[in-house]
Amino acid sequence: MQDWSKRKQTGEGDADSTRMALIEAGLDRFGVKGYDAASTREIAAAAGANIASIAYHFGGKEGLRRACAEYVAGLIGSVARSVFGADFEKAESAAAALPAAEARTELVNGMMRLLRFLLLQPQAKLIVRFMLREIMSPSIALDIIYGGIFRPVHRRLCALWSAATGKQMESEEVRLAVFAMLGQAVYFRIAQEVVQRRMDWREVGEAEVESISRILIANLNDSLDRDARAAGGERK
Amino acid sequence: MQDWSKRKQTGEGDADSTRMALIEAGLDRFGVKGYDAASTREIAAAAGANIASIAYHFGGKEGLRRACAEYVAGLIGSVARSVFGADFEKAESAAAALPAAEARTELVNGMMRLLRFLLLQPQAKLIVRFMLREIMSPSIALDIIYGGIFRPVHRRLCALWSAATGKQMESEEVRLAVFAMLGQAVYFRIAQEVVQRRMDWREVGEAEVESISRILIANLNDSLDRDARAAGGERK
DNA sequence: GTCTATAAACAGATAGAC
DNA sequence: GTCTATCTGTTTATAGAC
Repeated sequence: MQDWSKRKQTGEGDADSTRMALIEAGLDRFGVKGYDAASTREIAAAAGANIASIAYHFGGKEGLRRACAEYVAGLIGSVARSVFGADFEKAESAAAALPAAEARTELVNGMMRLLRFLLLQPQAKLIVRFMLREIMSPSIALDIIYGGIFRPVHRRLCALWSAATGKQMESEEVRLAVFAMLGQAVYFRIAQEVVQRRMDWREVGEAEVESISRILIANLNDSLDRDARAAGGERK
Repeated sequence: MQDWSKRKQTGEGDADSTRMALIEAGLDRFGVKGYDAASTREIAAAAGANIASIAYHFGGKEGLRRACAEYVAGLIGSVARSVFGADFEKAESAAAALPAAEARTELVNGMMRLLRFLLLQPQAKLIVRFMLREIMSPSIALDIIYGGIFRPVHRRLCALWSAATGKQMESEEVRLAVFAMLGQAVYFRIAQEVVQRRMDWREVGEAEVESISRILIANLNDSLDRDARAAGGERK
């Protein structure tokens, strides 16, 4: 089992490092085995801490779960900021006013950054696993992440899509097209095990991401072209 | 908790119905809570059976897990047959010999049937949840399903893609394009909770599937057009 | 084939020494 | 703040009655 303690084995009295080690170990074990199945003994051992420290720092197992959820929510927020821009929450109107070519470039770049993050960053595995568990058995953490991060990001992408194609911003068609675009990227992370087997890839590195990226960007550009033609036709 | 017994409460001596009730209850509880977290007491209660019956019929909890995996594998197989044709295992060479227009029609129809199954059939929820758990913490069940069903289906789709576009059948590009196509459909099932919130859909019924289908089919046709143009250019 | 009773291992929580 | 020791409840597995 992985060691999340990241510190000397000689009894360290640092409260914050123990807290953090417990959260990271909890995130790992909860993610792999699920909340009920992961034992506090197992988590404490992975963190290099004592069993009683969970009760001391978080009040109990349930408190550690909440702390883990808050940590991931923060992580997802900072990732969204680095992938879709530092101000994605408020950039909707600005995005809608962009020239078509610039909006398209932003969409393509965002897509590439998202794919790179999903497939190359180790954190992504943690986040995706956490999100899948939340989707399979939803808790309040999902509400927080949806309203606070997913919805504003999706709205901004719709604004960009609208600016790039001339289609109406919040139309059903645009919202679904953005989902289809995101779905392709996310799927390659979720189904990575299966993709690797089928592609005979030993690992997914720069070269493999480049291959996937080429297809997804081409698909994105085709979709945008089609919608731009359709919107142009509507105007005539 | 749901009752999977489907039989009278008066002590029934039917071994097969007990077996089946235990498998269905196990599938449900393993799917919702995970293997370790679901207790045999809970499963036996949901099946309307005694705790000891799990040891008797399956040799223990692990045996029940294997029986559930085999049941789902069979279920996925029969679904794949109804969606992608009764003989998908052996139809690869036949698919490769189809005229381009017919191959394209088969791809489009398969995609629509897959989407309809994923979003409209209640079984799909069970299957997808089971597959996600297997992908998050893989067991031998994943090997069985990959080799027995997923790989042959994917190969047949690649053969159809090749016939529809003129691209080389087992090229990296074709295999990835097929993954991207499947990913869009599967994603709408996995992220259904999130999609419903964003679309303000109370449920996903015929009308909603039709909306999604329209986008995905258009994306598929665009991808095929692009690859057909590129393959035509290569030949000159 | 189904049931009750029970064994042996494990869980989370906590009191108290340091 | 960290540790050991222990309490209480729950887990899976199984022996044996019917």
